Amino acid sequence: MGRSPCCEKAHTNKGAWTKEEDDKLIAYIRAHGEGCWRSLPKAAGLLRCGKSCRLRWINYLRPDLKRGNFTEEEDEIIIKLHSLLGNKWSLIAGRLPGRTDNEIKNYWNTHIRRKLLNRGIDPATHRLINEPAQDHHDEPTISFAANSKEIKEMKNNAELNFMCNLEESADVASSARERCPDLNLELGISPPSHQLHQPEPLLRFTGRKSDLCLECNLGLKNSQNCRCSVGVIESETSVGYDFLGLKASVLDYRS
DNA sequence: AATTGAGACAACCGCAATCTA
DNA sequence: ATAGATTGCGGTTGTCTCAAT
Repeated sequence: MGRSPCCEKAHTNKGAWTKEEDDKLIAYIRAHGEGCWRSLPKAAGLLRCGKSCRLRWINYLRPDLKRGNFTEEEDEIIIKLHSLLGNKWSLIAGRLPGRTDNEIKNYWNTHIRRKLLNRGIDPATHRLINEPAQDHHDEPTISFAANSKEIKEMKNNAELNFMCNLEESADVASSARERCPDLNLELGISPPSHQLHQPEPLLRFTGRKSDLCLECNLGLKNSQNCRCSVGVIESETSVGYDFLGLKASVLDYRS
């Protein structure tokens, strides 16, 4: 006995969405909100599978979507996050407001992969293509597959971090603290707090006073040259540009 | 003008995770 | 505790556009 289908396939449309279908979906979600995707098609008068409606809304119709070309900064953020998270497109998308996981996945496959290959970097491993495979047995390894509970925790914290980071205003740190006073944001995918320094009034990763700015957190900028590192003792700044402090470690998210 | 191939992106599919009765 | 329902995710495919020939 197999799994029951998510919808009655015989009576559902497939393929590209029409303007009328889009309008119906938008009107329904505006009136009733998101959710309950299984019953939505019938309620909205659509001959579509609930999954199809959800996908269409999330990837195309949602009003907060940015659309348009990716910026250089977004490219670099995606590359850095991919080196950390692997093909966790939804988590990566969580760090890029207005972008969807599907959009980022497509963009990765069509643009960034080629971009990295042109730089001589293997997009799968983020290592130089000619770099010989190393034996990392003796190096500390962060394995994302080590423990499903830990993975879930990291994922949740990454999402919580994001929830407190979405604000694009300069006061995101204080507002995040106000809205999420009880959150322990140190456990997210941010660099370890002991490596973090004075804040820059830009986008912030965790909202903690001692953090790097987002650009330094992602390794897009050398924190030694950034105002966020002012007043930091020498031994700490030495790890500033080490993305997530993993210079000595292998980030193994696939094993 | 017709053909073809590559690039870009929307959409589908199957599975896993999560929820709920 | 458990089974079925539902949702979310990532891989893959289908289709459209456009430039090269």
